[in-house]
Amino acid sequence: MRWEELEQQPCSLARTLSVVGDRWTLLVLRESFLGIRRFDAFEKRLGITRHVLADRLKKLAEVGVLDKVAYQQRPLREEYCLSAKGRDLYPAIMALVHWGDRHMSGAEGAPIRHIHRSCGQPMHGVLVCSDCGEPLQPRDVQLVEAPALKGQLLPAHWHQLQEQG
Amino acid sequence: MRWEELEQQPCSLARTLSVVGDRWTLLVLRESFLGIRRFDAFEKRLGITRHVLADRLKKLAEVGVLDKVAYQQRPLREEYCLSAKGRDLYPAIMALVHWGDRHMSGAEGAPIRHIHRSCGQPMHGVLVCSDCGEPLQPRDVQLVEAPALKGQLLPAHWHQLQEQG
DNA sequence: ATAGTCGGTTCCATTTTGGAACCTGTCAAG
DNA sequence: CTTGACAGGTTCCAAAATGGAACCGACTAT
Repeated sequence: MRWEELEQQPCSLARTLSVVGDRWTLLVLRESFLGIRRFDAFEKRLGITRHVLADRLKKLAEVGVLDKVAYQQRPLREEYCLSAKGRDLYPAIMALVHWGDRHMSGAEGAPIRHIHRSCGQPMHGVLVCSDCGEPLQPRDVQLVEAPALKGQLLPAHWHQLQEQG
Repeated sequence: MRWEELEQQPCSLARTLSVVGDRWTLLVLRESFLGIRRFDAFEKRLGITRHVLADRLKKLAEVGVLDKVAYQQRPLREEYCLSAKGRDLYPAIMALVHWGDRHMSGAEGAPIRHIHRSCGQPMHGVLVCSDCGEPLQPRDVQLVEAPALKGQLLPAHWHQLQEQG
C-alpha cells in the first residue's frame, strides 16, 4: 500500500495517517501548538532537513491543517498557522504525549508537566465517552460497520470476541 | 534526525513517535485491537509487505507493546498479543480515529460507528482533564518544563503567548 | 511423494530521507 | 555600487526505507 492508497481506505485511522502518519508531521504540528509559524523557526527547533520541512508544510497546507498567512509583501513571506482542522488534532497529540510520559520517560519523569488553568491542578488527558463521560475501555466499545461496508472491515471472528468481552 | 535519535529526545511526543511514528505501525496495532494476532492474518488484512510486517512486529515486541506468545511447539509458532503498554495506546488511536471521522470522511460518514456498551449510545472519545473532568483546550493547558530542562524545550516567546491565551 | 501451512528471509528496483550547496528577492551598510 | 545578511525555498547526490516477488525451513495432511 502506497501513501496515495492510504487516504482512499475506508478506515478513519488510515485516512488520518495519510496526513500525520510519518516521522515528521506530528513534530511539525507540536511546534505549531507551541506557537511556531515560520519556516526557519521550524527548521532550527526540529533539526529537520529543509527539503522535508518544505514538503510537510506544503502537504499540511494542502489538506487544510495549516493555513498560509502572508505577514509581508515584497518579497512575499507566509506563516503557517493552525486551522480549526489542525487544532482538532490536539486530543490525539495529547494522548500520544501522555503515553510517552507513562511509558517512555526515564527516572526523571515527564519532560513537560501540564497544568490545567481552569482547575489549577497538574493533569493529563483522559479519553471519555462523549455521551456518558465514563473513561473509555476497548472492551466497552462496540464497533458497527457502516451499512455500505458490512462485512468488509471487521475480522470474521469479531462478534465472538465481542461476546467474550 | 534519524530514528535512533528520536527516542533520545527529551520530548514525550518524539519518544512515542519513535515507536509508532511510521505509516504501518499504528495500522498493525489497529488490527491488534481487532483481535488479530498472527503473522499471516496481519498480512492478509493490511496488504503490507512481509518484510516490513516482520520488522514492525519485531520492533513492537522489543519495546514491549506486543507480547510474543507461543501457541504451538514443533515448529514453534508465536502470536503477537497486546500488552498493557500496548493497550494504553487505545486513547491515542481513538483520538486519531475520531479526527478522521470528522475531517476525512466523505458524504457516507464514518466507516465505523462506536457504541458505548455502558450507556448504549453512539459515541466518540473526548479528551478531558484527569483532575476536573472538563474537556481540554490547548489554551487552558499551561506547560511547565521539568527543572533539569528549563529553557530548552519551549520557545522563547512562550510565556508571552500564554498570557495572551 | 506431494502439496500445503506458517513465519519468516533474501534479492532487487523504486521511494523517501539526510545533508550540503545553490538560488531569488529584498534590505542595509560601507 | 559592491558586499553581506535574511527568509524561504530548490537542486543534487548518497544513504535508508519500502514494495514486490521468490525462496526457505520445519512441520502436517493426503
